[in-house]
Parts: sequence; C-alpha cells; structure tokens
Amino acid sequence: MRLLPVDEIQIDLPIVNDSGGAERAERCDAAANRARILAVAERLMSVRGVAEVTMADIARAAGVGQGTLYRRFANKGELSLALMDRQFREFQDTVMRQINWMVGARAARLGQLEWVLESLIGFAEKHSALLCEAERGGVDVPNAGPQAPPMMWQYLTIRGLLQAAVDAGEVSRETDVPVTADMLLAPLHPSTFSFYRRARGYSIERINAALRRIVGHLPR
Amino acid sequence: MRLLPVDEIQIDLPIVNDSGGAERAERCDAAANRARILAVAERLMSVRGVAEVTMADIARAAGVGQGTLYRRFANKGELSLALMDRQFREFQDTVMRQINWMVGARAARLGQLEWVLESLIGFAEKHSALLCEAERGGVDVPNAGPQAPPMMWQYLTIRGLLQAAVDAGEVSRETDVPVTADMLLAPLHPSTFSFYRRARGYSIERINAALRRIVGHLPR
DNA sequence: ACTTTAAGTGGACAATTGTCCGCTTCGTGT
DNA sequence: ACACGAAGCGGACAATTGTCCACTTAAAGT
Repeated sequence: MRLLPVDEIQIDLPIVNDSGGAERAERCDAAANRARILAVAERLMSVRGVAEVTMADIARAAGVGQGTLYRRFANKGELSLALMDRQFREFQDTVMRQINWMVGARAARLGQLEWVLESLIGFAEKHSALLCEAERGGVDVPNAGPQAPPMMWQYLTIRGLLQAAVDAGEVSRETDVPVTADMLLAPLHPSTFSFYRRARGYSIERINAALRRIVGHLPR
Repeated sequence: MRLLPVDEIQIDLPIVNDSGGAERAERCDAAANRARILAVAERLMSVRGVAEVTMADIARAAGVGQGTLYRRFANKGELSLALMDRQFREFQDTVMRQINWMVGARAARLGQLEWVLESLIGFAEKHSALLCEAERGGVDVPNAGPQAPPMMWQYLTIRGLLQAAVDAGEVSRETDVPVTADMLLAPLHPSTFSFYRRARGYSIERINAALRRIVGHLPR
C-alpha cells in the first residue's frame, strides 16, 4: 500500500499494490495448494457459515496439514480477507471510477464523501461475516485487523476526501482530518456494524441517514 | 437494569440495579471463593498485565477448580467487568450527580452531552485493558459484550441526553436519536479506542476535540 | 440431631487457534 | 544430470477458553 497523487482529482487517494514486486515467485505446488485451500474454504463457509468452519476443517478438506494452511494464511482473518480479495478489488475499482466521474461533474466533496460512506455500508452489509473474522488480529500487528490493506484503503479514502472537502472550503480548516475520518468510519467497523444490524435491529437506511446527517453538518 | 424517570431533570436516565432481589442468597463458602477469586485476579493482573493472565492461572492461584471459577464468572469478560465494578459505580455516581448539578444550573443539553462524552473518554483510557477483555462476548449474547449493563448504561445515558437536546430544540427533531447515540459512542468502543491511542497515536485531547466538534454541530 | 437438596466444587475433557520442527521437494546454478 | 538450499509440507503439540458431570457440603425444614 502506498499513496499516489491522482492528478485528475487533485487529491491523494490510496491504491493497493498487490506486491512490492521484489519477492521471489511462489513455488507452483504451493500455488496449487493455495488455490485449493481457497476453493475449499469458500465452499465450506458458504455451506456451513463462516464462523462454523475451523482452520482444521479447511486443512482436512483441502488435504493439507495445518502447518501448510498457516504458512499461507497467518490466521483465520487473513484467509477470510483473501476470500474477499476479488470482490474487494472490484468494489475498490467501482468506487475510484465513480469518484473520478463525480470530480469531472464538479460534485461537492462532501457529496462524494457521503456517497463513498454509503457504498462502504453496502459492502459491510454484504460481507459482514467474513469481515468480522478478518477484524480479529492484534491492534498493533502491522498487517492484521484494522491495519490490513483493505481497512487501510477505506480509511485513506475517507481521509483523502475529507481533506479535499477541507481544502475546498466545504469544511472548517480547524477540522482534525485524520481523527474525524476515523470517527466517521467507526460505526462501520465490522463487529460494530454487525451489532447495529443484529442486536439493535437498525436498518441500513437508518444507519446511512444518521451518518449522512453527521457528515453533512461538519463545522463550516 | 431498568429505566427510571428522574423527575428533577425531566429525562429518562438509566440506573443499574444490582439484582432483581428475588434470587436466593449466595452460599457463604461461595461468597468467600468469589472474594478470593477477585482479589487474586486483581493482584495477578496488576502484576503481569490483564491479557497475560489466563483463567487457569487465576483458578490455580485462588486454589479453586476451573469449574468453580466459571460458575461465578461465565467468561473472562465478566470477570474483568466484575473487577471494575466498584470504580464503575463510583464513576456512574459522579456522572449522575454532575448531570443533576448541570441541570440545576440550566446548562445546555449539548454541553452536558459533551461533558459526559469527555468523562467516558477518561474512563475508557483508564480501564482500557479491562474493557477490551470485557468487550469480547457474542454480539447477541444478552448480558455480554456490548450488551453488558455498564455498556448499556453508557448508551442509555448518551441517548437520554441526546433526546433531551432534541426536546429542548437544540438539535433537529428529525434526528434519529437511538442510531446517532450509538454513532457518538462508536469511537469509544474499547478496542476502537485502544486502536486510536496505540496504533494511530491520537492523544486524548485530539479525540475529545474531534468528537466535540461533531456533537456541537449536529443539525439545527 | 437428622434428612434432604439445591448449590457448590474440581478436575478431566472438548474445541479451537496457532506454533514448531524434522522431513521432503522444487527449481536453479553448474 | 546433479547437488544443494530455500521453500514447502504435515502432523504433533502447546496454549487457552469454556463445558460437563460425578461428588461434596452448607443450611433449611422436621
């Protein structure tokens, strides 16, 4: 993950880089195993539910040892994230393209921010089970939990748009952009969002509307 | 936990009821064990750190079986919560008394809300390790995790004050009070707050200021 | 004092995550 | 072709949380 300036839209938005490029290629037996593991995991989880499948189940069904499984995916969260990888990239593409289009249409920055948050709510809803698994992982472990690239991308995107809104004078220059971006995202943390939906029973529309009101009324 | 109308301040604020009152009293050997367990747990955790002490450690050091330990405290979270019980009650008292005083002084509802949030930030900071343990526990398990009485009290208090602010015309009547209250609290969820402090490195002051700006600019 | 019984007790056991480490195999350089 | 080292492999094992259940005991009624 690194920051790239996207000239057309004059703000810094993140892109996810699939690899540093410097690492040695994966051995092909290993690649075959990885593919098999992912296929098996997807099938098992879709049949029995994400939380009801254990790492041992997956290893057994894929015909590999647990050591092999853990060599590829450091923990269940990383595996869950890998299962979403393609859909996440597509989601990311869609969002970036839409942002570019909105910029072309001279849309307000805050409007873009609201649109992205709504999209993120949709994504959180669709993949809440996998995301909840992915969320676990030490808070300070570099590439796990909230620091995993997809979560980081969400944060950097929101932060970038909020900063753009500040630069455009739509939001006060006093705003603490990094902290505020985190706060806008806090209700979308997988376990929090899942709590709202299941335990509190809030509809997606209510969640979206309430968040929109907050964003739409940031100072200035 | 039930709601009581507090007449002096004309809003519904929650109080925690220690027990329904109908249950048979605890056998005295059991009470002694509970006290010993709590004392031992407190000592072990203060010496080695909350996360580094296991339930088995505590049972061993307290001279009871694990079954006994789990009979009193259904999981590590409940034990952690019990360790905070006294400090939490004192905190709760302080907050309620301050609210009453502020009401007497005709302070703005939003000001009260901001003050409570600041207090909650202080509490989250002081007890973050124990709160992080307490947080774990299924999202839909009635009295665990986010549904545990102390968390519920936080939520009901914030929601009550926000509703009062709406009733007083300080915030738009369109506001979705339950959802918005949850969103104001989301950044204070133990693991989220801990992430801000440790991984992001935000100071308490920045967190408080950013939250205050959001509260202070809710619509209307 | 004696009986009764619900509550309490303890430790074995299940379930799960994640680690370790000796053995195997790929693929690369010679 | 062949040797060699890094990468891969797998299953035993450690750690931890939480459950179960046969046994024990406090304390209330007679």
